[in-house]
Amino acid sequence: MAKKQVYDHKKIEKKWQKKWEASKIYKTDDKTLKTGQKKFFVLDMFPYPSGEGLHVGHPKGYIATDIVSRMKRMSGFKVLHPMGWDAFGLPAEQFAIKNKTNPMIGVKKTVARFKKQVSIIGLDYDWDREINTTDPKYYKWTQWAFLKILEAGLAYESHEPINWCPSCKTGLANEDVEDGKCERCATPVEKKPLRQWVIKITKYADRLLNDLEALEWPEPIKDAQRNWIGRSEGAEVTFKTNTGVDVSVFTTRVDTLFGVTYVVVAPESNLIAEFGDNIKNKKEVAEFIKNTSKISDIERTAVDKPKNGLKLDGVIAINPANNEEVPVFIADYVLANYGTGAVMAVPAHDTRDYAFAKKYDLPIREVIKSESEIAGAELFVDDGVLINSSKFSGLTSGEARGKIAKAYGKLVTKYKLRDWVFSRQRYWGEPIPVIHCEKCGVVPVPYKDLPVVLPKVKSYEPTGTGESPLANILSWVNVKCPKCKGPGKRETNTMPQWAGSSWYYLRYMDPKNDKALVDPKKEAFWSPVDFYVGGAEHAARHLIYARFWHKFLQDIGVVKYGEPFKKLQNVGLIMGEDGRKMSKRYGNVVNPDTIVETYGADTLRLYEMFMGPFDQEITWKTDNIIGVRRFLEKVWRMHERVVDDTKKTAGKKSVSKDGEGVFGLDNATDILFNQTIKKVTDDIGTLGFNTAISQMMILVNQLEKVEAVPKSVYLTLIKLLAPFAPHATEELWMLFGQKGSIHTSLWPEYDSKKLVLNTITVMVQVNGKVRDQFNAELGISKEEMEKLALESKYIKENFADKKPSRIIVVPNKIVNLVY
RNA sequence: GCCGGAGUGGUGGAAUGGUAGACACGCACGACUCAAAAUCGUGUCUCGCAAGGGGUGAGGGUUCAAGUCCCUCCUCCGGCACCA
Repeated sequence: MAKKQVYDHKKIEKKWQKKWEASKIYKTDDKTLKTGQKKFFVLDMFPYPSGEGLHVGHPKGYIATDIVSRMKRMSGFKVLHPMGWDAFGLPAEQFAIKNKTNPMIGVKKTVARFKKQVSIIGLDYDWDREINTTDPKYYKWTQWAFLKILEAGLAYESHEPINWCPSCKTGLANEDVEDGKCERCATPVEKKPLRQWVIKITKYADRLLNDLEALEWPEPIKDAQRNWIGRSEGAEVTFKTNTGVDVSVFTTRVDTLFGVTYVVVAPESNLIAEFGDNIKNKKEVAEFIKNTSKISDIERTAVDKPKNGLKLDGVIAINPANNEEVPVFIADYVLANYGTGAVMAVPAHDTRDYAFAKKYDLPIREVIKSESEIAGAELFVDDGVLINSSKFSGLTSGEARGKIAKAYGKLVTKYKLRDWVFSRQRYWGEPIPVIHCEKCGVVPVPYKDLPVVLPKVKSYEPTGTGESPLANILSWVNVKCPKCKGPGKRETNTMPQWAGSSWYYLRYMDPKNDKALVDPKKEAFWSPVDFYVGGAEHAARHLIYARFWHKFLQDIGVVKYGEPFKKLQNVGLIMGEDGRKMSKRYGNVVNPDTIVETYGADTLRLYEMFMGPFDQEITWKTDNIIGVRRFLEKVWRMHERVVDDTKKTAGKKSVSKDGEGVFGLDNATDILFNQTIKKVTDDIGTLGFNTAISQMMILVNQLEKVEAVPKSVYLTLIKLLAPFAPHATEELWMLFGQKGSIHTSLWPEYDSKKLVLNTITVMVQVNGKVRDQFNAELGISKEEMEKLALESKYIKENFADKKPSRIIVVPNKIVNLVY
């Protein structure tokens, strides 16, 4: 029996954190990577180390991956569980502007602080693999990948108007705009024509969509991505015009082609210029276009906004289906950057066209009839049967779509996904490694000259002119063209924050490699990430960009698999006690340091996992922490009642014995013990941490009733608990003189013959309601169960003279008598 | 508007279609104590003294049996949104 020891979390936790660090027990050794060896790559979405520090919500995901990683390690897997920093981006830049210091310094400070806060929680990261996206040795490979993308013809310069945040003074990708506002600062986004680098992510739309199928991701995330990619099947139909310029329209309802009463083009469309002098009311048209461009996207896309338009006098389009002449409008409800930027309007069968037609008093022609014959309404948007459609009349919408498309146009697929606007007019990002030469045009920086290091500047302020602050450092900007050696200028735009995070998981496999992005052997061993944990807010950005980047790397042979993250799990947010998001602004922030100080890291870890389902948003309640702390103390104190059952010594007896002179658990407790091993093992696999912990609580409560706890049982219990509470269990492990660390010991196995009690309780139901019960031996026959049910007290007293019309017997569980 | 997800005690939450409320917080009472804290024990969905009845957002349905499956709603949360 071990000596009495007091549970002093402060002493224990500091002590073991130091020891683990010194002995590097969590280091992932990759000197021997054998194919076929069991591996597990568990990854957290790496954080942006902000100056604000952590609140208790941040480590929730890290604790979960830590538990999984520890359990996998104990189960004989080679585990990779790394951490790093996604440190480019606005907050560090703003810090730099305010303090007039290089952002690198601010980043160093915040990383150090962040790391300290994380380390007191006792996470098992292999810090030898720490990465930082702002390290030139790292972004060398971000730039390398960009050059490969450029080489493959997937990056291009564009002058199309893009989303511009007037406050951040930079262009934004479509993904960075929320509700027409800048995702960072909530300033309404404007459209601004600006030279920018764009990546053809749309070329991968199909693969990004189809490959979702095989991923073990939460369905809502997959749906969000499907939604974002927005594949839609339709037809393209060309309307000839009297101007000689053709107008192509995209429609998903080509079955309504005979109902077209006008055509609409987007105000930004090039078609307007192409029509030229054919437009008789040019002045008004120019005016209209000017007014439309002035209003922001939020106003323009507001729900129920009245649709504004203007007829292009002098332009007539011809419906290829019936050669009818229809007027052409420009209107703000048609978007230039979707489909063809022009639509055929069928007011009888489209809500928007209907509203527009009503407003401008345009004809409405019915060509689809409801199959269920309720009709009568002027507007009918569902599929039905064609009428007034010449030889196609009588067909259903579905039949007609293929036939009409074939006759007058072609079937096409369109996506909502836009190409990725990849340049930012800011300082703190990876320089885009190209040189502009008057003679040779865009020339990539030779691979041997990578990385293009971000130079130091005096002012980090964005210029607002559409140029990055880098443009002012002439000594950096002016270089020789690598091709013709003539005068050239460096690209001064930088990459978006999403660049560095699009491939970082690969770097963890081989963090110090200077010769390649990743060693193919290491990549082959570790890929894909087995388990990825992070916030759901990345559904339509990071997770799309990373999948795209990965697929590109696959295409050029850098990686083997087509998808980076096999299994994904979202962390549910921890809300403040007032039910709002934890934020300094609301004064509801709980700091993990103070919780660790008062209750200990093990308690914090247990609490965050016990709060509720892992992926669910949940409210923090400091008052509730005491429950898991009590549990931990019970486990701790239990060590005083442990008897060595490994030797047959006399001493304290357990309440019941399994055999002569051998201390053991009574049958019921033994079964509970085996059930617990199974449940904890299974639940960690499915992230059911809350139920895993409650199962251990049930076992501990039961063992409280036992006079003496066998040592083998106790050691198993603390092994099960070790991933959750690594410090206390390590101390107890040592207290019992066990060799090595508990965290490198073998994960317990259960005895599958000891999962069910021999004695069962059978419920007697009448018409599905529980009325009585009886005990029986496990494996009792159906006939016997039926007989015992009919003999039960309740049935005898209430249904003695009646015969049930039906009897349902669920083996070992229930007899339901139907009267 | 479209696409997802969720509604269970005072609270956080458990429940392969098969005993609803495990586990935990809180609360009440009791034990220990001069006393308090800590700890332990008992109770705690609801109506009822009890026997018994009712009960998982609302209403229908399927089933021997529904928190769980289906339909129609309501509320909340997340994503997308004049996407043709």
